[in-house]
Amino acid sequence: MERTQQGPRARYREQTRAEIKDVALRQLAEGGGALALTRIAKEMGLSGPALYRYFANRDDLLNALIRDAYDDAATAMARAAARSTRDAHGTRARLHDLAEAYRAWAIAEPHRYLLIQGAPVPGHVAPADTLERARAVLGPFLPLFAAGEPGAAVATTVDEMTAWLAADASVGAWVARYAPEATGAPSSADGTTTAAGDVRAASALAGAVLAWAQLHGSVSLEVAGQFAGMAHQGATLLGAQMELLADAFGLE
Amino acid sequence: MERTQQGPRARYREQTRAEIKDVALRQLAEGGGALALTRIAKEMGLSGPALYRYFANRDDLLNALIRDAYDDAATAMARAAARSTRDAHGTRARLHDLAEAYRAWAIAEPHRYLLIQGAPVPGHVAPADTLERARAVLGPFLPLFAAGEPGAAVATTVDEMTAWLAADASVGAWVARYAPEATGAPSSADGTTTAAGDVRAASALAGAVLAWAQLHGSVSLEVAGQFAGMAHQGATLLGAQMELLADAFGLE
DNA sequence: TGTACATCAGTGAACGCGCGTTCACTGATGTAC
DNA sequence: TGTACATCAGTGAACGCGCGTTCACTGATGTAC
Repeated sequence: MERTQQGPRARYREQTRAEIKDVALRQLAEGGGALALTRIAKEMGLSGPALYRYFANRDDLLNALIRDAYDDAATAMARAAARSTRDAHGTRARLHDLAEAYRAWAIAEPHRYLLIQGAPVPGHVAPADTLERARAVLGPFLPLFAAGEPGAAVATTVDEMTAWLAADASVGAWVARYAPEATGAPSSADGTTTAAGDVRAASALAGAVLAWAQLHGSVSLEVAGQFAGMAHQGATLLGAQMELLADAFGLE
Repeated sequence: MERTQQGPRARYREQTRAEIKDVALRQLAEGGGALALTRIAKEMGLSGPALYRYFANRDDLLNALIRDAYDDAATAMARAAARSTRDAHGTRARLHDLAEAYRAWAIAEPHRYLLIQGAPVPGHVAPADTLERARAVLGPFLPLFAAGEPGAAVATTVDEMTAWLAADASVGAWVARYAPEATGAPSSADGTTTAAGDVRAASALAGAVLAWAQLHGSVSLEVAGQFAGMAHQGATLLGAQMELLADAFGLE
């Protein structure tokens, strides 16, 4: 996997690719609107066509930025999860930690958050691996809710997640990767999982999806500046929402 | 106010303005990206410059669309509130009704929802009256939570809303317009409101803002097509979130 | 170690596109006497 | 009721802009003998 031993040309190439992406992100951040190869090249002191050495076209660059953003967010979440687990908090405290990490990442780089969660570019179909990357971001939430006891308020949601698990095998694989304890051991020689495992997986999913929706709600409003005027209530609102979720799943 | 008695020219003018906005919305909906005067004119069989008879420039048209969308959403919410109140539900059922109305409006016209809640166009400062229009959309939520008993999970949020009320008089006016029973009568001749009134106003605000964040979370994910693959879980997720909120505020 | 060749970064000119916006104009339509 | 005039919708040409992308090219840089 590691190809550290590259020629100097390949190294320079990677470096320039990275610089192009940096400049692109800065220009997106500075509000120039859509990203424009011409403008990026100009800022780098290059001629427009030079960028075609590094990216096939505009879409290629855009997709690279999106992939990077997902991966970066996923790394931040994984790190936060590890830190939180090491501190040996209860699941409720860990939920708050994860939520705050998600928010912090989005606030620190709003343009990248918009790149990920923003309005879908019409006609722009997300590549297949995007779904996998998005799931990596939310993965750390799964184990928290796998241990929960979903209450009445979320019962219907848990039911629908059970249906989703049955309809799409990749979803079960996702849960298994991040919350292996929720998938349960094979109940017998035929390899089917236990019913209890299914329930825990559905609970994990319900919690993660609800957390996602709530996170996206307050974070995207905050990123869009809609809380301007009410001081910095983003953290408070998010905290309240996570409390509600923790209550609904009986997290300790 | 009513200027029904216009000359035929003024009437024709209004009609054409409306048609321009219709076409603009349709083109936004069809995913052509940003709205373009040229393209609108072409679809209407007009020459580009003709549109300048009806809108000062591109921004003027965009602002008109945004204003209309807010007003339309506000009307839908007011209607839903009236219907729900007439049916004499409890506050919890009314919360669900309002949430579903909000979602239904957004799902029916995703492009208009994106126009309202979407990413802020960089550099495009919202006109002053926009805030008022946005508040009209959320207003119907206020009375539901004015009667609630906020629990521990939202205590901090309620506190911050008290601070917000103190810092911005227009917020109190907003609450007073939609939930007059929450503002309390003057406690004495000096015209200050009662402390109990302040608490209820803060509670109303906390509930409405939390509802807003949660609504925006699931609705915008659903509008962006992020729930594709998990059947139609938008309504279920939203319902669960409203249940959590209703629990947190002790709605009946 | 030195030379010949292949590789590859970057250039400049060019194409065609859609866009916002202005301007001077034409012709129809409503209105005042 | 008829005529003169003002109003106003709409046109076509034009400007300048930034954009994505292609092409044939130049020159530097790494590599194979």
